[in-house]
Amino acid sequence: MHNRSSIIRMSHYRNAVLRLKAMNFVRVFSDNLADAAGVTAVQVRKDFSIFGITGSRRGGYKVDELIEKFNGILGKDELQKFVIIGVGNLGRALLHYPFEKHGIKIVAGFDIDTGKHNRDSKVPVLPIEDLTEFIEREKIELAVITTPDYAAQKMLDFMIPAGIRGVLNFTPVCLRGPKGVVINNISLVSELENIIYFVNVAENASDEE
Amino acid sequence: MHNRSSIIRMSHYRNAVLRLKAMNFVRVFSDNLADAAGVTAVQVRKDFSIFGITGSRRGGYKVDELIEKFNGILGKDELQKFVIIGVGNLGRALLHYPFEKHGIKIVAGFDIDTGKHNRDSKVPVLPIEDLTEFIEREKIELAVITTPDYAAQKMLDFMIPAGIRGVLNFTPVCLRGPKGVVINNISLVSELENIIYFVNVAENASDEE
DNA sequence: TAGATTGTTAATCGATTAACAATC
DNA sequence: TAGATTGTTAATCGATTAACAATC
Repeated sequence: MHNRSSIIRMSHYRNAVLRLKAMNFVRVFSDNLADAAGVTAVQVRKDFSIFGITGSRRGGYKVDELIEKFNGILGKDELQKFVIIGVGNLGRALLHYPFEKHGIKIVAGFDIDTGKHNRDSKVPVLPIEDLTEFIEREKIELAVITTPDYAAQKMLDFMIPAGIRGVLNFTPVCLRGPKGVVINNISLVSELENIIYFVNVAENASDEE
Repeated sequence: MHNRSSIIRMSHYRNAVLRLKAMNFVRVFSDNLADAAGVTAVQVRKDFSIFGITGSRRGGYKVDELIEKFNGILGKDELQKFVIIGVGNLGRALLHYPFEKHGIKIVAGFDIDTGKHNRDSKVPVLPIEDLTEFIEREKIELAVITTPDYAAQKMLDFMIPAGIRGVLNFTPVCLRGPKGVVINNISLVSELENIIYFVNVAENASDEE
């Protein structure tokens, strides 16, 4: 019901509405959001119904009300602070990715490599030894793991007692955590392999015409 | 049947088997792969059945045969070449991400910013003006889009006539392309919002205990 | 043979879509 | 009122799970 896909769609709807607001839209229809999010209008209304978002028949949805609702659902009521574990190519990119306008702040990166440490950077990069204390002091509950694969599970096990409760894992290993800890995996290689597979399928399908 | 999720699982199975091979496993059971990929053994066997992968009753699956099969499905028979459109923080990270061992090669990055151009780098960064010619000459069919959101659709429309047939889109806008062109979207913001949502749900659920 | 594992068919579950009533 | 749009209930579709037969 409130599954991963529906939350991802909510996020897309929010994004679309923000852009429409920037274009001075006051109301939007399910059709508009469907177009912007690449789904059907029925899907939009069904999603809204599940999350208790109502509009007015004939008049669509008020942009400002929608944004309010989305913000509530997606946790924009308070700043969401993340740490990044492993400051390699990908970790460094995420350290500087513009998440601020979405109410998300990367507060620090952590790495074992002393060459990467930098306390004075806008987003500091700190030694792993400081991680527990930092998480507890700053009350961080969210983390992104961009370490090499062999280090990922160890780092997760280390962070959870300190208070981490949600993790986005970019390593290709499937991480395990206790119940109550949210762990999502994105594997860049798998994503590329997915594209490759469906391009090949499309190719072979057209061969048969 | 052969949907996105099943291909992502195939990719995870392949990854798991490669690690088991490195540990000198000769045979694996559906249970082993299930553990490594975080799914059930029945799911593994069902997936295999759909993709025509068979083992031997009582004896599991031969590691080398599995790898062969996975390689066929996931397009490892030939080197898969990608270009990266937009060399910002994320694009640059992907330019140097170690995809080679998976039979995937990032052959070039493209950007409008002349300050980013570098023909002599290991993975060259070239001006957008060179894109069409490059794609046609090198027969590139795959691309990753890491431009700012406002540029993404324009770049896609520009690339498709040149021969691009599969795209991984990291911008938060939902891209459109003609039938036959595969477009997958990953939004980093949505992924983080997903974690945030489920951490909040878990929190509220435990409040009610 | 007994035990373990695969592989398939049927049942269940959940998500999407269709149909349509409500109402602005 | 007529037309357009929302919102809900029912139907469909597809994916996962259960049950179990096959067999090594």
